[in-house]
Amino acid sequence: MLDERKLAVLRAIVEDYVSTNEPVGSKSLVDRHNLDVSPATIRNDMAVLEEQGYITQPHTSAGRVPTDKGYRLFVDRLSHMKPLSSADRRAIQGYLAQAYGLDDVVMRTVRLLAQLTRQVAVVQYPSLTRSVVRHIELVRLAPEKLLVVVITDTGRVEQRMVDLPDRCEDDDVAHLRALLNASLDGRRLTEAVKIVASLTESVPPAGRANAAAVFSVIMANLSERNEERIVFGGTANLAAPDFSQGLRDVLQALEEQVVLMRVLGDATDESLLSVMIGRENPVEGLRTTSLVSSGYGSGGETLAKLAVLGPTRMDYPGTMGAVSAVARYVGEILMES
Amino acid sequence: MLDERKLAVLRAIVEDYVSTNEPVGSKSLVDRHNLDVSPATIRNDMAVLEEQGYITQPHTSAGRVPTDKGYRLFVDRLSHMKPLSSADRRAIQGYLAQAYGLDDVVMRTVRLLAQLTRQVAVVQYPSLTRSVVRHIELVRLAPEKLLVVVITDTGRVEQRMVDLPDRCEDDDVAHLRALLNASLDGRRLTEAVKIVASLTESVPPAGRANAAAVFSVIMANLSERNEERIVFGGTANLAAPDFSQGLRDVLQALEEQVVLMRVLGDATDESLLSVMIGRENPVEGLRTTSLVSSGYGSGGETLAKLAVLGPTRMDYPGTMGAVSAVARYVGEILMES
DNA sequence: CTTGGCACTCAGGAAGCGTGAGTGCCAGGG
DNA sequence: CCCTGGCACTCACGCTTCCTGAGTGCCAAG
Repeated sequence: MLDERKLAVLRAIVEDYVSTNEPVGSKSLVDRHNLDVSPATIRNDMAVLEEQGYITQPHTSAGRVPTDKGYRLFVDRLSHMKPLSSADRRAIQGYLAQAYGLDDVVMRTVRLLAQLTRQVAVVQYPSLTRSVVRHIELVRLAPEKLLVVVITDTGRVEQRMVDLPDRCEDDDVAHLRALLNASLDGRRLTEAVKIVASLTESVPPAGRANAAAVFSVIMANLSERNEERIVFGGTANLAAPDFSQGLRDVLQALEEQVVLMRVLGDATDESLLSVMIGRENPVEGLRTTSLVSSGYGSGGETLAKLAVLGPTRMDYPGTMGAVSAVARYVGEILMES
Repeated sequence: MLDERKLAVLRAIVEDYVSTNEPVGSKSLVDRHNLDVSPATIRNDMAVLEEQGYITQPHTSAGRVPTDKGYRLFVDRLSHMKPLSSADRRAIQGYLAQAYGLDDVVMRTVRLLAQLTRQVAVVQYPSLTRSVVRHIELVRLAPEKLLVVVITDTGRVEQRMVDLPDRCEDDDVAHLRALLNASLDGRRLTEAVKIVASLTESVPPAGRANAAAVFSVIMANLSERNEERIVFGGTANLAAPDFSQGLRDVLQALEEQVVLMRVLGDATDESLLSVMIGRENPVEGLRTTSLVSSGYGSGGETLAKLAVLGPTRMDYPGTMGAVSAVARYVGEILMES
């Protein structure tokens, strides 16, 4: 269907268009790449490519621009991920290694991705559902008020206030704390939720009301998947003069956690690098953007995803290289801590 | 210098320009406001106002536009804060009351401000230096690894990993925890830092190396003022067609925590509502924007600041009303928890 | 299948024009 | 002294027109 040269032409068009942001014509193509044929030949090829929907012209008598379909073919078959320079790699590792605490890791990751790709970076906090309870702490703030803190192995700390039905003493709290830690330590959160549910019975009747309150908060806290936060940064890169239109939509989409979740969720699952181009995107406001995403995690398990969002006219090989490298290093950092 | 009517004219110009985003001329002024004089008279007044630097014309034969100085006068002497509708108030209270945990309060505050004002909202986390230690928790993750969690009365939870020089047992950790809580509970963070510094002596020599490591982390953690995070939202409102230029700078400034800190810091101190207009702004990229900020806190103490950022052409009375109301309610919520 | 030649298209910039909102100034009236 | 109507002037903006050049599709010959 598409012979070797036509593919080469498509690749060249994508590359040129990405770097110049201007429709590319047959003449400039033969000039910049050394296809040793004449412009006329290229024109014929381009006609075919257009007929098949890989490229299009913004208006008659302008050069060609890749379509979403064209980018798709480019990404799938015509390009390879461009690995980062070793200087970049070292910089990444160094920068991430300085992080303390999960929040900081996530923040640094966002910055890193945004700077590296000069685009918008999106990072999802490691999923709670797969992580393991490290410790549960109860702090008595007032006779009828407790602070519940759940610490997981990914370094995530969840906190929540509880108003108790009855007054309680430090002793009661200590008992409850001991019970909780004995039962939950080392359990997956998914398991932990079930265990907590069945725990009320082991509490002496006197403290049951209070215990129940605490338990329900813990359960709510742990099972709430939507508590999976998403952080983004690098929005200044959106102001790049190209796609100033639709900008509002993009910003809006970014601020809607729910929408972002959906997009990341749709990105083909798990650890593999995935690219979503233009209209492939499920969200209306992101139809003019592409999303390069990857899962990340420690030790084989995918904890969450991170991604880079940019115009469809994007340096795919470079972005893919950056995303994949950062994902790997973040995984390593999380493993250590 | 400026008689009553000239001031009225300035006020009218600001109001009209804010609502229409177009230079306002003498005729439309007399039409829309019932100044009972002729356009010619207004023109004379405008000439004076212009000479004094309160207004300016974008080009000859266009209407007038307020200058930063004009807005300043407007804010200081010609306008009053516009209180929110009681429906809005209830909505705010309701929305904030649902929050659990500090993170959630801050996030909700940002959304609230952004929606209410249709502009960019900026909220600073409550300052650590003024808050009080509620509890310190040590969790032994591995023989040579501890997680240190500091909980403050404002609900803030700070966490940090420590690598210990020597192995340790659960008992050691328990002792250390008891010591820390006994010494620090209820202390201001500023005091706490000093206390920790003098604490090494009270540890038996065997555990001193480990204790020192933990202490130093705690001190670093508590005294690092720069750890005061700032969160923002509502950037989609920046896409409002007016000041699309300079947008890049604004976004960039927003993402630089340091810059934001500086701006908020410069905003005249403490709890009072403060307005910073255009070029009064210390940061280059924000020279075309105004910042309406207010301190907030619980019980008389100012813990941090929150603000709204928008074009200089902004509805000052409305924005000021929203900022001040939100600041108050956030304070109340923090007090309760 | 490739190539040079040729006629055709059309976006985008430059130039010209008209219009109307807005101005500054002035002389007369309260 | 301040206000007012009148008047001439200015100039951004929107409109059309024109031109140019990059780029195209098609064709006939190699």
